[in-house]
Amino acid sequence: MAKVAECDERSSRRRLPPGERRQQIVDGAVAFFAEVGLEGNTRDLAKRLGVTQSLLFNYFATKDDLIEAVYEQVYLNRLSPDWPTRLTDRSVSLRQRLLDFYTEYSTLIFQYEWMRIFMFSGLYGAQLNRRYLKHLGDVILRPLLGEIEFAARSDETPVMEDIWNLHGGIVYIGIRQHIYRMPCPDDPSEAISRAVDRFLLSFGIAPGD
Amino acid sequence: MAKVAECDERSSRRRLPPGERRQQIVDGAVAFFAEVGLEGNTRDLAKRLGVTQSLLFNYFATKDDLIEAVYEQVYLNRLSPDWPTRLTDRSVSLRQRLLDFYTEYSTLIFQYEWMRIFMFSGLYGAQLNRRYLKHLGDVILRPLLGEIEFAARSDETPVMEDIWNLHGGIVYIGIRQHIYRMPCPDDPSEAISRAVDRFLLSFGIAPGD
DNA sequence: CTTTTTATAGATCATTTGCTCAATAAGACT
DNA sequence: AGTCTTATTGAGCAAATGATCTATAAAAAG
Repeated sequence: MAKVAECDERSSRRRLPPGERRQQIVDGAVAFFAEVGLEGNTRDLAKRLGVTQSLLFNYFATKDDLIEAVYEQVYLNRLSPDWPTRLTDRSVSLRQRLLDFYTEYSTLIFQYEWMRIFMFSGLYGAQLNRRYLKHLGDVILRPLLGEIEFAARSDETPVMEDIWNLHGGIVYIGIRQHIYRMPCPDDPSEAISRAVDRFLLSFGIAPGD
Repeated sequence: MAKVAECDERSSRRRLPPGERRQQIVDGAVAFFAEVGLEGNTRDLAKRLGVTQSLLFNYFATKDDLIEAVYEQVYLNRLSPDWPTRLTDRSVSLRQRLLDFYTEYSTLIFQYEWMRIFMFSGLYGAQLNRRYLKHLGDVILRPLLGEIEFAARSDETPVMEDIWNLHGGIVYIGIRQHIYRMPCPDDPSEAISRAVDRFLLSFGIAPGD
């Protein structure tokens, strides 16, 4: 075998600043684990990244540490902190607030990586998953219940389980799309607005407010 | 009836008829894989069953074969064949048909093993999962759309995506309970009936019919 | 009882997989 | 240029894991 590849761009090693390389690894790991599951092996991941497997352990002491970094990357900034206030801003119609939220939220979460990492981490009982759901309930859905109670014109009073039902019906679109890989509408916004309108109507809240 | 069962559980070796042993392995595998995921290893499974690991391979040529048997066991008889006719039986009020279906269906699927094996198999793209969902859409939800169209009194016409929304909102209860392990109502029937009523109301269908 | 059958156990193989470490070379600095 | 730092590699270890094979003993048959 002749040692030819001295300056071959593709096969020669490329040094990156540690911060950059670390981020590259995390990004690749997110895509990789989302696809094959969290038990995907580090050799395949390294191959996909175009680096050696041992390099991964230069940036993460254990595979679990890497997965933890994947979790943090994926869960980061998924719940914008300004939604609680926007959802309770009664200068905007309740319907509009709900549409704004779920339009924005669905574009954020109806993504292959998020949906699948979220589901995997949920199945394996990851703490971040539980914390996220508790947070969602506390700062989004619970205030939402209050807003709907306030706006309700029918004799029916909403309970928390109703809000989870609205939320679940919408989230289920993303589950069908990315977990089950079923054919789904390209744009879920119509399905969302119809679900929101049905929900509000049942509490006597007309589209106007 | 047989007195085989009085054998000492801790005794070194217990012979079972092959059919019985096979079923015991499949049952144990369902519980085991539901808990730890489909990558759970065969040694832990054997330990839990109280048999040697090599015995598993006497009944299943490969681990994949065992998992296939797990799938079949779990997916078997989950969709009763008489629901299509019951759901379209217009001598019963539409609301009652929906309540009957989802009450029965939720007791069938809101179970730890089913929910988790279904989700794992979905994530890994199992054929049985896709076939199940297609079947569900074809023989349950599609006819349901027809029934709601027929009974609708409002100007709104339901579309398939609305039915998936109703379905998803209900199924999400089981996902919260068994995938995310969140605190959930012990009995989901009230949440279900409220969701059904909201849905019907939005199409102008009163509880009477 | 003895013999036969075969379900089961125990030892073991061949890979796979997480992880380590010394050697190497890319890029920065003089 | 030459030197130094360190990001990266390649070889390899130890444990885990799917799978194999033969010896064993439980239960049935004679």
